[in-house]
Amino acid sequence: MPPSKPRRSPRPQERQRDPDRTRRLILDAASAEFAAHGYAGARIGAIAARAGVNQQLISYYFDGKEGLYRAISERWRERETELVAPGTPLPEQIRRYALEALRNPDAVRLMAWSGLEYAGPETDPDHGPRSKRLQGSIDEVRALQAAGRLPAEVDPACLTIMLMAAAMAPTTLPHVIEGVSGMDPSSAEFIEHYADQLVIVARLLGLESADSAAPSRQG
Amino acid sequence: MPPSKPRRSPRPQERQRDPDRTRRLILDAASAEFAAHGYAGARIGAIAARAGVNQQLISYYFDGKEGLYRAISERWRERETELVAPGTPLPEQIRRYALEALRNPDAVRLMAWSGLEYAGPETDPDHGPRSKRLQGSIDEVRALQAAGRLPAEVDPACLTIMLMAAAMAPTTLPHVIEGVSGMDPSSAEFIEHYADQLVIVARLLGLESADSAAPSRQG
DNA sequence: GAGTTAACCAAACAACTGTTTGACACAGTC
DNA sequence: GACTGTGTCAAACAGTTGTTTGGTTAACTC
Repeated sequence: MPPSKPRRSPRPQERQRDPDRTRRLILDAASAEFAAHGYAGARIGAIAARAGVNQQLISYYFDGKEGLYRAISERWRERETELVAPGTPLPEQIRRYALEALRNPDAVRLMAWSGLEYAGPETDPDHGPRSKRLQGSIDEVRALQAAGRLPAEVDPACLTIMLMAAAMAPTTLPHVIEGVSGMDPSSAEFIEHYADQLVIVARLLGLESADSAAPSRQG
Repeated sequence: MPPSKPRRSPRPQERQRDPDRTRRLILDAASAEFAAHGYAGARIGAIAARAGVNQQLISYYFDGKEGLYRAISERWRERETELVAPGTPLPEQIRRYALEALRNPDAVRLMAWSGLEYAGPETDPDHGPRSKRLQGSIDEVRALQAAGRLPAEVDPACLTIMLMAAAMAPTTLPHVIEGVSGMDPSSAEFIEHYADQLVIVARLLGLESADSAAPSRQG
């Protein structure tokens, strides 16, 4: 049977070759798979199936499983920077962070996995960038201390870590949440409720910025 | 002509048979291995090597990898119950929980892994028991609310979760901690400092029990 | 249209993982 | 000493995993 020959005009609906699209499909599928099962639990075959592409293309486009993992880490690192909004009052920052479980659940899970899989600064490509990102929150805490709104005995770095860990709880401790609250920890309903609660607690701690209406911007 | 039967080591090691000891060796090694790498990342061979026993004994004594995992989960569940001390003031409870990362780092990591690997109440053998264990803390928060020491708008379950997540941060977010504080998140030095900070924050929230004699603090 | 390159695929592949097999050794009993 | 049941082991096993190979096809160039 003679193969019907060439079509000059591109057909969007048909399966045509599109390396960029394929790369993106793989990356998206990899994010979902790694987020769901972690590095060790993720399966190349499952990623390919999710992406709807041949398994071999993962080796073709990326440097195997490990290279693919590095690629999605790099990708999320770029996106996460967008989350940072200097000058945002702390309660609002925390709120946004908690709601990230709704907007980018994969990213939050990825960060949680990487914490448990962590094997030292040298193996963590995000080690430097991340601390830079958090420095903003820490400075914010320091400013509140300087303004006398927070006891000096509080370690700003520790408090920031606590807030971050608390914000990630719906992702890191879903089994505990489901047990004590009976709600679905991944549901929008719960996550929004939880974010609200987080803000209440943050305010209770006195983390409200000195001038809540006019955040001071400085570059 | 049939080959003569191969002789094993002519000089067998002077090792006493001790099934109970072997079981325990395997369980200890399994705790360490599962805590270090999670279920998917753990290797039966590595557990056997850690325990210094033949790999096959894992199948002999337990029901394979999965059975072994269930066995150590069961084991930790029993121990964790000891941690509960009804009537302990909340800040002290939290402090103890944070220090658990020092006493039983494997148990804390196990709980963290199980959160990410969580696939619903039906697959979680600890689902029921855990919520019971936490009920004490939740009731404590409720009591504080009733005593007017904590705003009624605070959801006791959410606050308990936040505290728990915050207490586990040195285990769940070591990469973040190392980045922002420069300290080793698994060191006794840091964990004790962090536990102290947690207590400070808890008191700041007004979680001090009504009758507990605590020195007044001013910032 | 011939030729070239790059995207893609199916199957083969080697390495690894957990489990099973069959044999052996120790301890207790007769 | 022979017998028996259980603890222990090395090796074989079957299933899975990630990667490589070799070939096929679309798109692009001349």
